[in-house]
Amino acid sequence: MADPNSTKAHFSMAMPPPNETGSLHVGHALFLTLQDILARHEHQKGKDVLWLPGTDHAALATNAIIEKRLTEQGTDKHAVGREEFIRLVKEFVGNSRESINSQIRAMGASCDWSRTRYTLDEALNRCVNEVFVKMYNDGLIYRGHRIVNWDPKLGTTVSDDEVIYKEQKAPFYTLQYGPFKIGTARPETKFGDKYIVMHPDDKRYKHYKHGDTFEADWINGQVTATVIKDEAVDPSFGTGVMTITPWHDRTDFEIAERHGLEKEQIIGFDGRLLPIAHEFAGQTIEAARPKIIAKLKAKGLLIKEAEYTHNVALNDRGKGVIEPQIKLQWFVDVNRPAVEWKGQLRSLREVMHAVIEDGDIKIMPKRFEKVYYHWIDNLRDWCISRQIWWGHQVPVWYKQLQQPMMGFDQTVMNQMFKGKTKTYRQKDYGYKVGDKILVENSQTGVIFGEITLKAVQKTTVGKVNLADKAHYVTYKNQAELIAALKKYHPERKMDADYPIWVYEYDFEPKEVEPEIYVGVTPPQGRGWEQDPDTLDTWFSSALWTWSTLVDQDLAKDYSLSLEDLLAKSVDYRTYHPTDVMETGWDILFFWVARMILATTYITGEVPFKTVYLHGLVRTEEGKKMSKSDLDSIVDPMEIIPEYGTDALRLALVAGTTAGNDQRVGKTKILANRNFCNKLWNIARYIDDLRVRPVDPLRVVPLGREMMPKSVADHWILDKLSIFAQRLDKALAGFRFSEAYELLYHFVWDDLADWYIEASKVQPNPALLRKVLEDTLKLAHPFMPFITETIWQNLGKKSLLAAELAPEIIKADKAQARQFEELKKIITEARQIATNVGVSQPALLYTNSDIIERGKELVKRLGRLGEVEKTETGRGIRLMGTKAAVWLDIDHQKARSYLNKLIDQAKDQEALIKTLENRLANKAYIARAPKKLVEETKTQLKEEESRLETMQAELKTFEKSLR
RNA sequence: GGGCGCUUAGCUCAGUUGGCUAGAGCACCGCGUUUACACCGCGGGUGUCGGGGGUUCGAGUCCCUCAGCGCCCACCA
Repeated sequence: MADPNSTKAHFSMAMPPPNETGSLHVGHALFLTLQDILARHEHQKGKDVLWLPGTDHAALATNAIIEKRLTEQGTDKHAVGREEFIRLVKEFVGNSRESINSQIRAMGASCDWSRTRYTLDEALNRCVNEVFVKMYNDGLIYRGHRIVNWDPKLGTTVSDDEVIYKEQKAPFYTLQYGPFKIGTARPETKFGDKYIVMHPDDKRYKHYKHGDTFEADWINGQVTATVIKDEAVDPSFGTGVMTITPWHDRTDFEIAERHGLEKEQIIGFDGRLLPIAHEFAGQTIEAARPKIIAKLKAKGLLIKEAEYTHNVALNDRGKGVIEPQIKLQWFVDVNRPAVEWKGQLRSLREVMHAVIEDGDIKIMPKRFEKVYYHWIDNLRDWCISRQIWWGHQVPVWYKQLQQPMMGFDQTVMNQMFKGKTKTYRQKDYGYKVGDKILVENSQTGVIFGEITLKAVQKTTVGKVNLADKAHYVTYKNQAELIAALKKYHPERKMDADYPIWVYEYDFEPKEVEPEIYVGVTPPQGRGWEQDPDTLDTWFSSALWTWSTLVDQDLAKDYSLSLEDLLAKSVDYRTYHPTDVMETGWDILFFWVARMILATTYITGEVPFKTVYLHGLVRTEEGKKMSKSDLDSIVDPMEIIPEYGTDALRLALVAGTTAGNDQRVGKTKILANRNFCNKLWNIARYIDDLRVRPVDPLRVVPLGREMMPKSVADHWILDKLSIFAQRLDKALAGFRFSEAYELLYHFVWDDLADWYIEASKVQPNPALLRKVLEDTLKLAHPFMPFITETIWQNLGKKSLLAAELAPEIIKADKAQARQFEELKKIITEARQIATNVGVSQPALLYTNSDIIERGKELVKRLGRLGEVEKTETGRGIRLMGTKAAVWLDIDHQKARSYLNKLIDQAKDQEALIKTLENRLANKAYIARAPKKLVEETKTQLKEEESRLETMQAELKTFEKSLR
């Protein structure tokens, strides 16, 4: 558990919060492993470590599940009401947070569970509100009509980053529009088109002037079209002219804004065509499109039909087709210079850019800095309001000065009120002639006009004017009217007693803004209604590094300002900015960038100093793991019982490099299970020495005595200390894979294959044990379970997890080098024996103290018959050592070895040639570092002497074969 | 359309600011049960470091260019 009062240096890291309803997948397993390694390693370095865990409320996903359930039950969220809806969500979420947390524990995550946070915690919610209010007051959050990405399927807006594009083949139609030919893939948006746009420099259309008008026969009759010249049009595409649909296309919207053109809604928020589409009104796009085309064809307006591929915009979550719409929403202004940063007033964009540019935050790998800049350069205002109910509700309240009495769709009204006096059928609101009634946009709640009633009467027979003169529905009774209305408004619920009242009125457009209150807590007084929308999940996630460090109890005191609250929160003061943010590159924009945005703005400091981005875990075949292909998934919860958590952790660390995807499958996990087993057996062997000494006569008593004695002892200590240093360096540079390899090779090659084998000749159990303990400590961050178990089996009373980095006994380098020499001799002896096919040959040497002292070692590890000192050599000369050493093998028996020797000599000659050339190069002598040149010279001498030995040996060999 | 990567052994990939004869794991082959481990030991590598050009004393590493593959962003009516 982290201790902010500790005098130790502090290290802090926020865990990316998994969705509370999710279950642990291999991606979680990866980040938990990497972060856990960092946390444990930093702890071992003697730091006070805070690794803060938490879960996310997963707004959109959870909300969608409940909405789907309601739909299946034949109802919807508006019918059940907000309170009941939230209750249903909570019931569904249940204790799933417990479940994900226990899975995080199963991965061995050493996070601080006493500080677990949840994005909807009261304190966190307060932070969200505080940030919203501050940004609103600074003009960084505004409400406005902007074109947004609307998902009719989920009934909400989504941010630009949540939109994905999928390539699709679609028919592309060329239509006749007055004198022009225009292309479109979306004929269903064309009903309201009354502008034709072309590039000002397009010579083909130079005789048309901006503002010219002409009559065109269009889908539903004559329209008056206006010529607009705008540079957004690409003259080389198609005919170089296009009509525009500003309500449903961003580019068109921008053109319309530039020239002050009218914008009309064609498609409703339910994804169905509006009355402007006449007979197609109420139909879905898919249903209407072929019929529209048929109508165009019948009118002779369809010129050509071709197929082309284009990108269709989808909501990343739920995969609903995105329909751009103009909607009154809340936005974060990223361009307004309202952020005080390093003594300058800058925009959010500029600050986000600056913190990376100035090096306040380091992104690993570095190349993602470019990706990040590129994203910032293209960044538009961030739409933060969502039409879902599960999440942080927008902390804004409205009060109408006069309560609106009628709800209409603004577009419908605009279409209907061509003249001023109209009739309309509605419910009986009890209005009387002369009443003035405010009219609000039923989607946005904004009042846009006022009507004065001239006549009110109840009717049973008449005609319903549906949006335009062409569409009257005659009815004789209530039932017929309802049937007619339903056809055009299938979304409306109309029961049998739907009243039929006819109002005649004057319409007066009138903008009446409601009184607005933006605050952390609800306003006092009556008549206030909170904005029904919730905030984008990423808005709250953006505060994660510091909102989790706010004192939970102090946060209940609303008399404190946010500044005071932060100042008084000990954890925040101690652990913020956090040191490392470790997460996937796929949420660099969603999350990392937004944490930078919100945190620099609110706290004046960066949220973290280093961002380490890991890649995607792919299948062994390199494919994305997908829920639709269950076999492709590596499920941690299946792997852990079968292979162990440590094996999974190691498999995930092996080969993971910053920013790169990696492949993980059974073979990799198996290999690492074997590694765990290896360490286990090493420990078992060493521990067994306590009770069953290798050689009772030469046993060194266990205890205080653990000094290095043999050359092997010095060698392993030297290796251990080099390993520890490199490990530290690798982890400091976030080179996880390299750290893993260092561990793997030290344990398997150095410790198991050499030192333990050597110790069978000259055992030093006390040192063996010390080396084992040090190794366990160094291995612990990677494989906490098995190392802890071994540690406990060794009879330790304390936890290995609580131990600091080992203090490694200093080795005598000279003695370590002697062992290295013996190792070379042993290896070469083995190679020759295997190559020649002779088992247990004798080894002869003329004069070597090293071999003299290491006789037994060489004999055993080299699998030799005898190791003898002789006057003159005999048999095959070893080349890898300066000492004069032979394997006593008859040349006749070793014929096959001659070729190998010849090859070796050739390689040696080539090497010498390379070195000679290098030294013959005057520029090399002059410009390369002196040290390097000296090294080359020394090496050349050595290599030359070795070649001499080789050639001599070769001669002898050939001679004896003759 | 704009941008970012990747291309190194049969497969998967390391290779930190250019510097010793380019490495590892897996797979594969041969030998082997020596009292930790067959989930083991020992031995086994002739790679045009994608092609071409350049900078440099020196390039897998830096620059240019071409090719193939992958990803991100924008989006064309």
